[in-house]
Amino acid sequence: MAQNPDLIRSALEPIVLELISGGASYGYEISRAVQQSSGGQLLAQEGTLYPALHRLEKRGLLKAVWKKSPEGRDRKHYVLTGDGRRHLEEVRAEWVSFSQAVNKILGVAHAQFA
Amino acid sequence: MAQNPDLIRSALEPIVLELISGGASYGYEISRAVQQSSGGQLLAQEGTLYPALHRLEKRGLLKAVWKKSPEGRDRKHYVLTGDGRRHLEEVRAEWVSFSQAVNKILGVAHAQFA
DNA sequence: TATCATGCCTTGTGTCGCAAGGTATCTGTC
DNA sequence: GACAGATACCTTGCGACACAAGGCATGATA
Repeated sequence: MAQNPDLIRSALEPIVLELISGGASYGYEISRAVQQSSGGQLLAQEGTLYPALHRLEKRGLLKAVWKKSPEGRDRKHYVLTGDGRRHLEEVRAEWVSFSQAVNKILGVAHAQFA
Repeated sequence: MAQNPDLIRSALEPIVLELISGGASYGYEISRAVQQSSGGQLLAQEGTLYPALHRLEKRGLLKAVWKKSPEGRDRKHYVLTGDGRRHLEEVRAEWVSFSQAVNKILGVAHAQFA
C-alpha cells in the first residue's frame, strides 16, 4: 500500500474522478476500487478519501445522491458533473506529462502504448 | 512548470537524489538541472528546494561541503552518502511502481523501454 | 448475542510546497 | 562610482492535506 503519503497525494484526484467515471460510485466502493484497479498497490485511507470526495463535490466536480443498497444500507452515490468530466481530462493530462518528466529525470522507461 | 504543489511533492526526493548522484551538486545548479532535465516541465522553487536539501542532509542521505566557485562565490556542494545511494534506489523503485499503478488506473500507456 | 463487514463521518497532528521576503558577491554597463 | 542582473545562499507565514484514530449505525453470520 502507498505508505508514503506524498505519493497518493499527487494522483488521488485523477484516480477518484477516473474511477467514478468508470462506474464506481460510492465511497466504500471507490476505496476498494482503488486497491483492485492498482493490483493492491494503492490504498486510499478513509480519512483521505472522504474529505477528498467532499472537496470535489464542493468544487462542483461531483454530485452526490443518497440511495439505499439492496440490503437497505444508505449509500452516497457520486456522479461526475460536466465540469468534473472536463477536469478529469485536465488532471489526467497533467499527471501523464508530469510522470513522464519525472521518469525522464530518473532514467526510467518511456511511456509507450503496448 | 509544476504549478500543482501536490505533484512535485511526490517526486522531489528521488529527483534531487538522482540529480546529485548524476553530478549536479549545489542548490542553484540543482534547481536548474531540474528544469533542464525535465525539458522545462518541472520547477523546484527555492523555498522548496533548500529546505528539502536540509532535510536530506539531516537524515544523513547527503553530505555538504562549502567550496568556492572559480569566480569566488561560496557554494554548498552536496554528495550522496552510502545511505543516500541506497535510499535513492528505494525511492526510485517506489516511484516507478507507484506511477505504473496510477497509469494502470488511468488507462494510460504501459511503461516500456523504448 | 456477538462479531464482522458495510457504510458514513470527524478531529488532531504533522509535513511540506510556495510566496515573499532577506543577504551577499561578482560581472557587466553607463 | 552607481546600478542592474545573475549567482548563491537562506528564512518565515500560510494553507493544504494525508493519516491515525476515533466515532456511529446497520445488515449478515455464527
